Amino acid sequence: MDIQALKVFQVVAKMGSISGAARELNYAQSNITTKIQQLETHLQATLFYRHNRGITITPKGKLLVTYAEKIFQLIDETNRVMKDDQTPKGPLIIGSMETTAAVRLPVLLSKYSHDYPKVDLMLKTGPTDQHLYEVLHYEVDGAFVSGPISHPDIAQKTVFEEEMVLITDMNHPPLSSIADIQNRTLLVFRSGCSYRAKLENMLHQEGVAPSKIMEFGTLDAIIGCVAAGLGISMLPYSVVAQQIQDGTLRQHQISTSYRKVETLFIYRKDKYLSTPLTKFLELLE
DNA sequence: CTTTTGTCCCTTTCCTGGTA
DNA sequence: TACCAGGAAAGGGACAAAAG
Repeated sequence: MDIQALKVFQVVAKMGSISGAARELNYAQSNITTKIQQLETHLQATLFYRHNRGITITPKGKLLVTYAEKIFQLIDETNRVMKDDQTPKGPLIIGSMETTAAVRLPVLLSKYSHDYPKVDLMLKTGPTDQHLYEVLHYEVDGAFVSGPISHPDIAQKTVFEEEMVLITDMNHPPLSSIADIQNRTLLVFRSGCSYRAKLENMLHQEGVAPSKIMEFGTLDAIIGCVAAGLGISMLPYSVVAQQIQDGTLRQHQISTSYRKVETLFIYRKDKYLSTPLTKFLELLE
């Protein structure tokens, strides 16, 4: 199979257009058409439906997209393995929940950068769902996510255990039961955040329906708005310990069955463990 | 309502340049 | 000389908007 044609196919599938792929690759559009035709002939399969307003990928085309992703990942991995001389260097992209990045990682990343200065360490923050997707699609080398995670292609190790607390402003009276949350506004991260999912699950299990949910993009915004009395939220104790000690937030215990949450480091089982990633895993031990 | 015009996107054909 | 990759140009089919 022609690797170049496969690359062209991948771009056409991504752009959803032959002319778009031609612009993207700086090729004449006719060449893209020819490459796709050659690939279709070689594979004896129709990869795109052509119509007057463009193209639509076929089920076989969608299947080829997943194989192309694996093939190019393998090629990329081969290049890196051949170049890997066991000295930690090159890129290392790590995903992390914002809460973990804010409290747990600074010391860890600082030590790693100090020990392995030739590694180009990059941190991406986002929700657990997003990081799971990125790890599975080889977009990041590994990620800190909230457990539990169950996926046949994912390897994981528990790195932290967080104690979750409900937080309110200081004027809020102590919560005698979870039902006291009824009619309060919940301040949460956008959809895909596992802490949010756990909070919503807990409330659902307890039969409590919050009156309103407000979504935020940053941790600071949630903490600030809770402190200002806008609503209530649930976060790891480690994240809000300072504010609780300073007297800007009030913590409320939750039942033991919901209190403990594990933070996991996940990576693809089948991915070659580069020297930078191996050293990172050693540091987590 | 019908026709015309412009636009979009893909295919086909022909040509050029590089290489074995 | 043959083959291949890639570019340019022409053209076809369909749709949307403008014009009559």
